[in-house]
Amino acid sequence: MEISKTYDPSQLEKKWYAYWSEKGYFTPKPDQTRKPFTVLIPPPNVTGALHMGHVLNNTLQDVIVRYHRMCGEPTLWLPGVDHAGIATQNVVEKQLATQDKTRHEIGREELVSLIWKWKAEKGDRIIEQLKQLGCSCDWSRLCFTMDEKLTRAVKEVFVSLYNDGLIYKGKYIINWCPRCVTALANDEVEHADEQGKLWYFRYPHQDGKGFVTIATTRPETMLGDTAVAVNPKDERYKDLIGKQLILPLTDRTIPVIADDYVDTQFGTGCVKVTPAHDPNDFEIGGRHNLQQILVMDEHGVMNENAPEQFRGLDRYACREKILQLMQEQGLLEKTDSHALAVGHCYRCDTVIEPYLSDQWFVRMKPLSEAAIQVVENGGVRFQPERWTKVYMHWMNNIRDWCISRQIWWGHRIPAYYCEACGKMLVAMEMPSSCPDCKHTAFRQDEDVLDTWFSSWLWPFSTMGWPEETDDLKYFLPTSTLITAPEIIYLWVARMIMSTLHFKGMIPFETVLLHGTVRDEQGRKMSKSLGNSPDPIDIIETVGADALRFSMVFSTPKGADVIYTDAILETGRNFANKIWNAYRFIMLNAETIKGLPAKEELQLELADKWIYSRLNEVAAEASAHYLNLRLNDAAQVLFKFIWDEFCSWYIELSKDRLYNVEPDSGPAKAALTDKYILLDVMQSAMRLLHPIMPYITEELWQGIRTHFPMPEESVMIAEFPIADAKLIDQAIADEMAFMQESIVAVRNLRKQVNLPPATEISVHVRLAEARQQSLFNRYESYFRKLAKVSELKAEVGLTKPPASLSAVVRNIEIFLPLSGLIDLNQEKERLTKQLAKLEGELASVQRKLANDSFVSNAKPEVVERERQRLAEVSTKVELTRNQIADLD
RNA sequence: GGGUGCUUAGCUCAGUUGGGAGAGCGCUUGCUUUACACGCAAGUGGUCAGCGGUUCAAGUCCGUUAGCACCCACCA
Repeated sequence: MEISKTYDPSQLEKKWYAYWSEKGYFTPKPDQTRKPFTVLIPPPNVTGALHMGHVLNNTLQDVIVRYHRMCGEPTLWLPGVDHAGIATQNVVEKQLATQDKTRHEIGREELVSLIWKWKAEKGDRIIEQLKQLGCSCDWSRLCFTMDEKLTRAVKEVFVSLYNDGLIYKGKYIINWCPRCVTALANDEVEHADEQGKLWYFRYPHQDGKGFVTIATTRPETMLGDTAVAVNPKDERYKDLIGKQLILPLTDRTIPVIADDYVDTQFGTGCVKVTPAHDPNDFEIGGRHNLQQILVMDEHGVMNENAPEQFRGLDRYACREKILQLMQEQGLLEKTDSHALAVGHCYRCDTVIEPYLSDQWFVRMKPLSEAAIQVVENGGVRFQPERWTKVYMHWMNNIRDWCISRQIWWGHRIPAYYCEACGKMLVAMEMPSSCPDCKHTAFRQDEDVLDTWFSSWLWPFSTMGWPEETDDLKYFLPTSTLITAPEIIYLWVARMIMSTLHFKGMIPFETVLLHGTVRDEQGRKMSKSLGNSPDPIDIIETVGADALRFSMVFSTPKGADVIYTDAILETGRNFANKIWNAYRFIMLNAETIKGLPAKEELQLELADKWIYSRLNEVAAEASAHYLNLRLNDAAQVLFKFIWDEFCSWYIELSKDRLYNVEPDSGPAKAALTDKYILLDVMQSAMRLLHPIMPYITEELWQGIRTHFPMPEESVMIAEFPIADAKLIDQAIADEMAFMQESIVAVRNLRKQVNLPPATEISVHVRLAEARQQSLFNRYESYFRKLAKVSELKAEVGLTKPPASLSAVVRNIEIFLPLSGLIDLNQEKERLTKQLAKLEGELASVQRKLANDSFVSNAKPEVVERERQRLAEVSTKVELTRNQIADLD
């Protein structure tokens, strides 16, 4: 059998994914006697291509899903894709633009059908990429937010909330993107600090006596001013209130009004009021019954309500013209620079315009109360816990949610207007006749719903709600939601509200929030910066397992991941290490025929030790997976496999494996060794499978040809359960003693740069008789791992002349090396060591001499210090003697 | 303007009820040792941001200062 020297994932990943898929392992088998484990995928955008953020998010999900599946729980990872309203429409509109067409030219129906066509052709890319990553989603349940099933849920929810008075239509100032020509929710607006300007304008008194100076950052909106406001407490302007001002560049006059909102400290203390173009002014306007004059159209172009000379000008062109005219008329008093946070469209980065329009809203306050409670009483827990505060802050200050969007791709609002009398009806289907005028023609509301209006129903819409399906009954509430903190408001909080309202239960028990993937300079990885490697390239070169392991291994809890090539190497090297351990085991398993029964094994120290460690590690890994401390799970397994299994156990096993007599058949010891190598390796593959599914399956299947196991795949094999009986501290301590001694010998060899191949003899002065048998029995460990040809270990042994020496616990190790030793150098080394030990000794002595320590500290802590004192004193004494011997 | 988090080895970061400072990468030295140079072995490296407090004991708890990051917010 040929096994290549380096691990090559390219073929085997596809092979095993297909195998799992054929076997149907991804689809859970509900068992009413067991609690299921369910994870909802944060649905990627249909336009999405896998990026490093997806890799992190979905790897974490797959790890916990695979762990729970191996624990025998009916496990469902429910996948889906989001229709991503604006983003998707933009993609297709861009394609249209290359043909010099706009959506308005081809019309709504045509555009929507083009988008569906695009979706059919390109929309499953991200799904295929998730499969490459190894995600074990139940693809038979794959959802799309625009599916018939989910669309029905959306309509049902809309109608129900409307009937309950929780959805209303109103004229409000909203965030408007003039490029996308749509309203945006607050969360879809990104603020960026910019150095802007503050212009001071003079508005003349109608009576011709002087003027009032106001400050503005958006001069173009002055054309829609309907008042100037001052603070009623402001002594400077008391007399102004009620006076009329001439609004420059227009033929209008506007009143001076008094409103508490005005900050007397800012600007001049006088504020221009533009109710149709500013949210605060809208509020002021409401209080004072001011006229709302909309001077821009939906593209940010000045409209017919602006004076003629400005009509048709873009908002910024208009601004320039106004500044120029005001300057010419001596009405521009001064210009200051001014830092302000300007809102930008999260999709196209265009500057947002606060804009007065008809929109649909959800009243959130009534929905938020139960959602606050359920987090307060621990029904839903955030991990790390600190995000709870963020959630609470938002929920306690929640505002109504603008859910209408003026685009075409999405769920169309189920509101219908009678063509005859204009009566509005909200219903699942278009009404057949108007209840008021009996007319039969209706037109549907043109707007579609915010994309989040479908994803906030995710926990139950994906399971078939409003039907009472088996899935709903069994899998809801789900177990763990894994997502990024950025969407706590947009998605997580809203799912909690909707699920409580419509199902009367929590959507999930735990929310695990992970960080962002950043580059070496700490910048968020993004397409526009070009700093994000393509995960598919990585998967194709080093494999999904290496990528997954690297991500998990270097993921601090809840903090950001700094992605570098070095991180990726950790995973790649580890995969290669495992591969080669396997290669070694398989080559020997071929040579050594037969496999003993478990009862026939002749276990020695190293064997008992590796089983002891294996069981400890199984317990630790299990706890880490369960507590979502996945980086700890990765760390523990990495250390066990690399340091303990490969560096110590496998190295020790060689002595027994190579001691095979060709004619007389394998020795008992070799058979025992073969058994344990196979057994520990297959267990390790189970432990690691959640993180590295492909390589573990490949190797586990290979091992199975020599070591029969009941399951047919590691993916559905039982996760190892720690056997407490096999965890043996005495064995662990003996092995540690041997390891420390071997390291000491290696260290001494290094002092004089002995070539690795040179064999030497080592003398050990033991302190206790019971150490004798240990060193006699396991002399071979020294032979193999420290190239020791002769080990002489006795109590009271005489120090050989001209030897290097070291202290391990209470024994002394000597390397007789006459002629090779530089006495001064050796003395210097030992003296340095002694200084270190003496420092340690002094600190322990100080502690124990302190009465308050002895009386206040826990007894076991005091006891540990006493033992330490004894150990360190011995070492100090022995080292002192060794130095004295050199003279 | 509010809020949250971070500051530990050269770099990126762990450190779970307070009790002998850790990992990966890097660096130094020596190795083609029949699983692996994507490797082996032995090492170097840290007043745990500063200051103050609680405690027998503080990287860990409290206060404070400084620097950094992110989130939220309508200051014209």
